[in-house]
Amino acid sequence: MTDMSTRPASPTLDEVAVLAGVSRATVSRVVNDSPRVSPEARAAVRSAIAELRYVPNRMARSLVTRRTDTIALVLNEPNTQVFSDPFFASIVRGVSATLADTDLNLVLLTAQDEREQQKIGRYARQGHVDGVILMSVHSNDPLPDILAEAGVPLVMCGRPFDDRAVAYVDADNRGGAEAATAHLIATGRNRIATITGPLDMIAGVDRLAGHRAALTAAGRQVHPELEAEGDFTEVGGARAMESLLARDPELDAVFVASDPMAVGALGALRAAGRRVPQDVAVVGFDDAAVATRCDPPLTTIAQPLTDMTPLLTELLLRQIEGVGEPAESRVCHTSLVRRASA
Amino acid sequence: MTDMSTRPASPTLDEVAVLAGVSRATVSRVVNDSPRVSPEARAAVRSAIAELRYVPNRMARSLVTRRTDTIALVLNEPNTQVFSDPFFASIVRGVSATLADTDLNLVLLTAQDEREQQKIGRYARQGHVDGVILMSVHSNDPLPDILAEAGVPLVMCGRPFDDRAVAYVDADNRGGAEAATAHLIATGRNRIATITGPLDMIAGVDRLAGHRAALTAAGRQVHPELEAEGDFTEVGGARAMESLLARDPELDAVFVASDPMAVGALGALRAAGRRVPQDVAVVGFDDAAVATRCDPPLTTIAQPLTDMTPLLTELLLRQIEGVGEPAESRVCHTSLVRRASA
DNA sequence: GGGCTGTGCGGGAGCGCTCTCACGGTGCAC
DNA sequence: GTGCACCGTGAGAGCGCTCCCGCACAGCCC
Repeated sequence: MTDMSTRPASPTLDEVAVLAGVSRATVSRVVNDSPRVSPEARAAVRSAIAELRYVPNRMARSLVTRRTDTIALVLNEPNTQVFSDPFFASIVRGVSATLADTDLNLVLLTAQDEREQQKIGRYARQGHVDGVILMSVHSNDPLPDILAEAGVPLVMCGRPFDDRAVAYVDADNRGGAEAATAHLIATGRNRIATITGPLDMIAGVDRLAGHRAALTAAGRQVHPELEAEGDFTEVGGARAMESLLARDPELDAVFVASDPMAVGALGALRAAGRRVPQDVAVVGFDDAAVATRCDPPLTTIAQPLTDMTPLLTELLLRQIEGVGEPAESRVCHTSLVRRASA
Repeated sequence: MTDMSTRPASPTLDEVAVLAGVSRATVSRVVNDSPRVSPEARAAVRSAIAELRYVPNRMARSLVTRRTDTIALVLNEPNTQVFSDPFFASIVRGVSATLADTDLNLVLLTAQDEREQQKIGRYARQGHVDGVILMSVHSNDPLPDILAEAGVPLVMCGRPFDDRAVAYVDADNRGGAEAATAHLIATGRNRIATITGPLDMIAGVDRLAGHRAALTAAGRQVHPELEAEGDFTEVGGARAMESLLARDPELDAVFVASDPMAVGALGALRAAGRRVPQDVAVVGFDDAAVATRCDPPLTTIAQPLTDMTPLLTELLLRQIEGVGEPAESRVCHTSLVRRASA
């Protein structure tokens, strides 16, 4: 009443019902595509809706259905740099596309710090969303607990740290990394370094584990001075490469745990006068678009994103529909893509 | 009732009221921090809330208040590459930070195509959000119309194409570009090219206009063959630079309408054997983090992001609060940042 | 023709919350 | 002592929707 003047008061079901000469219930049936409506009633309602430009009020609907038809993709990343990681962009795009021809909405939520994480937790608990896809989980992340406790359906993109009962979709990071380093070994490299991801992220940990496993399997030793921690950014990759070269100028190969970091490493190697792949072979991880564009094009481990994103939404939807089924998880295979850098 | 078993039925205001021995209204007052509650009642309610782990149902609240306390940041971009533009990341981070100590929530909505834009339009009209900040508007974008018509408070990041009555915050793109090219002229450059942004975006159009204005003001001629359209991405910048060099190998300066494109241009120039700034001077636009990291560091036009993001939210909030005040807009000053590239 | 099933439709309760209004109680001025 | 303002509180209406239930009517079988 008070703000009739400021905003066009949107018409309600009742008004549509009056105009169409039917009851509220019938309008509701038409709006929700119920089959038990006569063609005449349906037509009358349709034209009334068009005339009044009726748009259902989702809050009112949600209040009774306990559904909001929106799911949240939570991007949990303090480092803005990482926010522009092509991997994220791909996931967002993929999930969005998967949802495009459903009537589900997708919202992105970002958290830079603990305070914002708490805010997101509250947002989810208050019933704004039907479920959550959680990306970029760090080891000290409170969100999985908050959401699990609140009973919000949840799928994590990436294996959780502890082996908790939560649904997740992940690439076979360990296997991929193992294949990468095995490839370097098979092509005759001797001093194989690695630039890891952040070790408070499971992808960082698993890729390092895979790298070490490949060395061990080949009877090589694991040298701590040939391991440098990166942060999945290009700058971080360059810094890590410099530090590695300083520690062992004789290294002849490096497995880099993400393509953006590998691009940074390529730059650092060039700056240090090393030729790739002649002097130093480089293998990346992700098979991001940048891997084909850089010089030389990057040999890398492909993540099956086209499998992962539909799976992510599928597992979440199943959890939303399902009546307390146990959370299901999936690990997707990775594959070596050979280009010029190794 | 039906899903008592599947999800923990969250407690309602009534249950809290019963436990605290007060009425629903009093609980509501406590929850909403109304001052007119006795300390005893407040304490009783607080402890009942804690005991029951009560979380207010936002849908029910929104139904009566007509407020959702969430605003949407719409990222309207078909090109995934652009999605990872540092400029976007900065805006998202800035708006998010501005909102951090309010009780407003921020959701990001992305649209890759017209279908998704319509979906976002529907989402906003259905009352999910109190207002919208619209980024990356292209000339044929339906969203401003959809939202304006629905009466959803709206602030655009960037001037609208037609001079419609919509609030916006923009950098002085024209002035910035003019300063950039004026700087190239002042430092003795003769054949000054430009790599423009997409010309279906106002930032692209305005920066080109500023560039041309500077040439004209200095009595120079505008040469169409010295203008190449980019897409605000690094790859696009590199391609445009190559095409420019092919058209006029003698060019000695280039104003590039965004830093990521300028980085691409730098790469193309290096590949073509040109030294920067000796052979070709380069000025970028944005003053993104990458401008300080590239080789050579980029002379560029700084956008006052620290001014723009608070302004964006401020204008939107004023519109949400305000009773039909005319939409206000702001243009923020840009400044030349001199580094090594020009 | 009586009983039955099925179909289209409307009445009405109720989702969880806010907010207006009215009420009793207290404190103060006259 | 009366009048008045004011404060804390509760009852109740209602936000716009869904969905259960029951009614009227048609069509069918025996």
